[in-house]
Amino acid sequence: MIEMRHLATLVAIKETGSLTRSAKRVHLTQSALSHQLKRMEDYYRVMLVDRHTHPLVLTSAGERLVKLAYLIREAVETAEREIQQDNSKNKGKLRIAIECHTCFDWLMPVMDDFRGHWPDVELDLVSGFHSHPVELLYSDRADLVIISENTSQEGISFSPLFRFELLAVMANDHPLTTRKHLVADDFVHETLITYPVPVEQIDLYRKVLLPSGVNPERRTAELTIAILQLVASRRGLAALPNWGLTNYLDYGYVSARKIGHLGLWSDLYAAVLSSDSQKNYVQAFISSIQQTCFKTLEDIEPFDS
Amino acid sequence: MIEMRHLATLVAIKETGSLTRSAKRVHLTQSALSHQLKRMEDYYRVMLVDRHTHPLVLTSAGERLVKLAYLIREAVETAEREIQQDNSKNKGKLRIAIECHTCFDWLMPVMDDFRGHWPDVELDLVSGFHSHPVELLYSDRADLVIISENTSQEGISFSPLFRFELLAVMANDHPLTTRKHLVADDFVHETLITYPVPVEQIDLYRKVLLPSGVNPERRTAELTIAILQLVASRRGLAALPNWGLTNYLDYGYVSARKIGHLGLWSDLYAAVLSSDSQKNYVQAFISSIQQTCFKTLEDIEPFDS
DNA sequence: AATCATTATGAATTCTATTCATTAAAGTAT
DNA sequence: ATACTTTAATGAATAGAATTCATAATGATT
Repeated sequence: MIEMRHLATLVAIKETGSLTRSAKRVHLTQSALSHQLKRMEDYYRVMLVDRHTHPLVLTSAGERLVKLAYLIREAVETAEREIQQDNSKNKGKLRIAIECHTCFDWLMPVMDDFRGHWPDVELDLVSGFHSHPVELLYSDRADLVIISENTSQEGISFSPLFRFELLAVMANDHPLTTRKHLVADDFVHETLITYPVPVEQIDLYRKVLLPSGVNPERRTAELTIAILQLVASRRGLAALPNWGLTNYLDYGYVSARKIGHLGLWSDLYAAVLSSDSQKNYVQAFISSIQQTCFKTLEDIEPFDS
Repeated sequence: MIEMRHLATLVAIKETGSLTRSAKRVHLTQSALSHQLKRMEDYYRVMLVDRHTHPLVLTSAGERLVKLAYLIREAVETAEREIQQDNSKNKGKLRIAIECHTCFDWLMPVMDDFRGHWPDVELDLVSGFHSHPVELLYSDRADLVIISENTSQEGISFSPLFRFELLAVMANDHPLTTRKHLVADDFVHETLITYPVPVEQIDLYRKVLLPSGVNPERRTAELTIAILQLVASRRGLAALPNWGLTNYLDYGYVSARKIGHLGLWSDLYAAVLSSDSQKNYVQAFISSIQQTCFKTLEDIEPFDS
């Protein structure tokens, strides 16, 4: 009999195109998934993934099962929501604060989806950006904040969301495009275009430039497209998440390079008061983030706290 | 995470109203189901079945999950059928022969359902009744026969379907209604109303009357309703499956008694040529019988060969 | 050709579901 | 009421299957 976990594995394989990456996502080893897949294929006597391609692609049978998996996941979630209904545990408010501008890109669809499923939860976005967003939880001005540093504080519960790579973006004819990857010194004589937030909240400063004592000129813009326009017209460099960039890179609008030879990676957490962490709509919101992000954003990775 | 097997358990509990009976149906012990149920309830922090009633009834949360279970079962079966499609393994013919008249009552709905799902399988009913129905398989005049004796012959594969109780049916004012159960001798001066088939194919004769040397007068009728009419108008007794009787008994049209103090039980098997037993539409047909019978017929029981 | 990355495989292990052996509880009958 | 029967619950022991580990095979990349 096929089980939920098998379907989850197939979904991961489809979304990551690799057993190794899938394994991380479902918190098992690559070997486990290989065995699982083999068992499924033996059971159905049908190939489910084509191993001769990179990334792995599902056969039509595999695709059919993934379709089934999505359908079942939806149905299960709906049913599970409904059986909690009498408990009136799904009434409440969820004020969300974010630290990084780019998060808007995926947060909006998540919120829209969530609103449909949890009509009795008042969803709000806390406006403005805050130097110590966790403070918003203590002072009861927000119920959930998306942050990129796990400072593991008293009474706060952190849930890992995903990890993504920040790429240095530059005009196509920029001299630095000859490099394979950039290092701190490469930024000395450049202008950095960032969102209008304190430097401590910008990973590139916090993890690369400030430790090396490099402090390039800075210019700010509110919107991602605005930043990209400035970059394209040679006003400077920017550091942006790879998943927000793929379209622009594919069309050759700008170029991107790794920052450091391992790349500059950023972890995203959802932080809530520990007293809220068991509320079912809070957990639903967090898993909703993961689900839609892993499904729609390319090349993001799961991680453990 | 909830798994398919948990949903199957809930379906069984709903359909049987008891953990003990459910356990037989899913081929586990009562203890296993009790643990399973507890785990599910702990997981959801919601009661799923009301233990204070007999038969067990599901709470609204339990019912919701059973609804989910049916939906998922459908979806899984559809998907599994579709992924086999390229294999052209689902083309073929299935000529069905039956030994007992009453089987018609449940076979028709099963066939209708099956026809919808396996359009490329030619379904036929082999007409007439045959003293050695397995011969029909050897001589290629039928592909699947429903029989009540497992003679375990060479090259034939038997699949247990279900077990049901045969009750003696009599007019409401019949003197034998005073008995708790009937024994062979009670039939001596009675007229038996049966389907028009050889006595060797009638369980009451084969298992009770012939062994005791009792041979009452016999009268035949083609249809179950006709038999019941004769019984109601005091023309004799009949032995019929309990599940075909519940309606008539509830309305007080006739009375029924056990045959022997343990009751007279009959086992039903599906027999196919071993060479056909792995064909997916054959397996689908057999599991379709079980599914609809367990869902719609009351008080039938699973059994193992 | 050599190296790097990914998947496959068989044996060992771990972990969880199930069974076993009882107890507790509920329902029937005396 | 009381015994008797049936059914469910429980905790410990067990069995079995899924996962990991260690390594080989395969395929991609330089």
